[in-house]
Amino acid sequence: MTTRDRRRRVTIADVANHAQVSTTAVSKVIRNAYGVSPAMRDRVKAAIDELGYRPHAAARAMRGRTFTIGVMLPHIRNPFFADILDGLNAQLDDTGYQAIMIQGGATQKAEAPAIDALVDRQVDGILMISPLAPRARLEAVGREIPTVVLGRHERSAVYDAVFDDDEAGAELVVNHLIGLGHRRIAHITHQDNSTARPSDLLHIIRAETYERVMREHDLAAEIAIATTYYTEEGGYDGAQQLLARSRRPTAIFAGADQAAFGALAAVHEAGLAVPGDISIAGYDNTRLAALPNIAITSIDQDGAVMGHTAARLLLERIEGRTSAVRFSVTPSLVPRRSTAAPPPQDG
Amino acid sequence: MTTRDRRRRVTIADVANHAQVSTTAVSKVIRNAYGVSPAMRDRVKAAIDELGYRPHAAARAMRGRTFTIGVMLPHIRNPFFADILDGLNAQLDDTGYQAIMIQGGATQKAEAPAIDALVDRQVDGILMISPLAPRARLEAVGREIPTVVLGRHERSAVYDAVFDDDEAGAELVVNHLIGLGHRRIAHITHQDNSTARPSDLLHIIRAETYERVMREHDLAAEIAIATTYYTEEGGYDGAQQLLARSRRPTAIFAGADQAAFGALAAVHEAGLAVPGDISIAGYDNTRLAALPNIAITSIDQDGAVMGHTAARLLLERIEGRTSAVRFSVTPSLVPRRSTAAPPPQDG
DNA sequence: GTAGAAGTGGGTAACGTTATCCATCGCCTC
DNA sequence: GAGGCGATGGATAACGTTACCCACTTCTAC
Repeated sequence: MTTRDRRRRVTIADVANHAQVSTTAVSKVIRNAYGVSPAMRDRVKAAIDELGYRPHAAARAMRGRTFTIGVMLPHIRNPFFADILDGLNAQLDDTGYQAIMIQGGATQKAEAPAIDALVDRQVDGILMISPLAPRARLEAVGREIPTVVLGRHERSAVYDAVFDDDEAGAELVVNHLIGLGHRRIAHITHQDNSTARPSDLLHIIRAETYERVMREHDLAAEIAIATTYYTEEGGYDGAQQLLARSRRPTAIFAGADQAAFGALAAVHEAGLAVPGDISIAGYDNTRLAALPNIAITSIDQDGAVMGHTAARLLLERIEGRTSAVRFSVTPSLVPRRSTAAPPPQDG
Repeated sequence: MTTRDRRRRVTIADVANHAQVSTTAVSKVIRNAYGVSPAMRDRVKAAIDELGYRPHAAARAMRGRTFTIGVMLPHIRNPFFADILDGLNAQLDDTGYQAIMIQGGATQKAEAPAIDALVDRQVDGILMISPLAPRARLEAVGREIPTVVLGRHERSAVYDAVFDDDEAGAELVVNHLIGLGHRRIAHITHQDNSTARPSDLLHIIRAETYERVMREHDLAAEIAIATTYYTEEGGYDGAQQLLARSRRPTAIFAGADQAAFGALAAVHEAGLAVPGDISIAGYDNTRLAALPNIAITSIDQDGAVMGHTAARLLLERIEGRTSAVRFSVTPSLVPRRSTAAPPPQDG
């Protein structure tokens, strides 16, 4: 049996022909719509199976739903996003919805077309993970398509927010380090070119909380921030900057595990021991942070719960909910071997 | 200015009206099609800018292209895929094509609907990263849509293949360990339920090469394979199995860095030192393998080159190439601190 | 027994775009 | 000056699906 190149797809009309009913009837069966008898349903379903029919998503997009959830994430390299995705996909399983992902990148300029791409592809719902776009843009998207924003704290009437209580998390870290006896605690934060309101962005919240807690403990003079990126390279560069200071810190709080990994590398390279000379703490409690060789103290925010909640909220919105919801997870400290009391002479 | 809910998208007809031309003319300008004067082009472009028009991808899909490349990847947690994606996206930049990703998961059963989802969304090209699907299925997809398969070795007339020379890579690792003096070298491989021809799957090739090289060095009696998964958990479990053997291995070759990370954890937990008691090697040379705390000997296969080549091949196919291409990258060994001579009594 | 309701099936017009024609206008050539 | 040709712009029919209606039948209630 030679297959002819690019044979035509099986369409709803083929199914209708084969089952000797109207295309309308077939469409109704597919959508579980009202107005089909059980007999009709069985008949059409049989025809669908026989012909191996699958709805053409692009055609559906013209009139109805695409059964697609679009996920915009900055970059797939961050393993924390994998946790979120797992939660999302688990919740979407068996709903008929499929999640597609698109990378937004590190700049607003790169992110904008990625968001457009999802909108243009007519997804039924959008999950934006730590977007850089200004709030007005998110609201514009949210007005057009059900939207959930993950990782930003702002209130909006048109989209839902899922986030971690970053203030509580950062507080946990800094208090943990101070409790161990550290005074010269430095912070590595993330540089963005976002035009969002700073207080809505998680890295700003973490950094500001760090500063606030330091001040509250009369450590304002010890505040030291390296502004690089929440990436391995960023953590590496940031730690190098901090280590080069005349008053070397005894502890580094990296705003994300990824950055903490890089910081770890830089500290080692400088010939210093962790936690003997310098303590290091991260954020996100990614699985790698738990590896015995790394064993970085971190903040756990349940990514799976965040992802699964985001999916649930999206489905609710698709079903018609219009009120806005904010969902926040409470972080917890996971102490590991990377943090300990500072060396005696520095205490 | 109160915005009305869900206002209508700007369509090609709106642009045509605004520019006082036909929709056909607008379409031609968008597609850079033949038959438009420079004056017409400018006029239409001005209207497009003024109205902020963007083509509706779903509508385009009904007739022409979607300017979308679909990427199926097993799971985003594997950082090696991030390298591939970086290469792909860099190549796609400024071509007007957007890459969307979808997770295929760890089983054929989960992967099938993911592949369907891309086909149904009418993407212009598909990149499948280490798919589990049987070859016939890949060919069926390839006949319908330009396809590149990354990570499998099979020859096909309808799709292109991009892969690493896994045989050479595995040989490098095993020879490296033997050269250090190891004899009891174990391997951690990946379990799949794929119905693909085994010799086409990279983990099978790595495992078989391991066995072959062992036999070639008269070490057939020392062959020990743990079949778990190319994940952190898999590496952890696999290493535990191997450590529990009466004849404990002095070296473990994990088929992927992810698994090597888990193996590292298991070895540490067992109170053994790396490389003092046991050497560990991985595969993929992910960035994390280079972290000083991990420093795992690994095999470098240039993911960025693979991704960028995959993109190039897809674009060529979309432009009409029908001949099949195979592209293979040559791997290289990156020795790090995790491998050394075996302890004296075990040599 | 009849009016109305409920249940069931189908016809049809969109949705936004593009491919395929077709028509017109200059201009060139002999 | 007629014939032809390239350049340009537009009309129109799809693409596969669904929402909205309408028509018909069979119940139910009085």
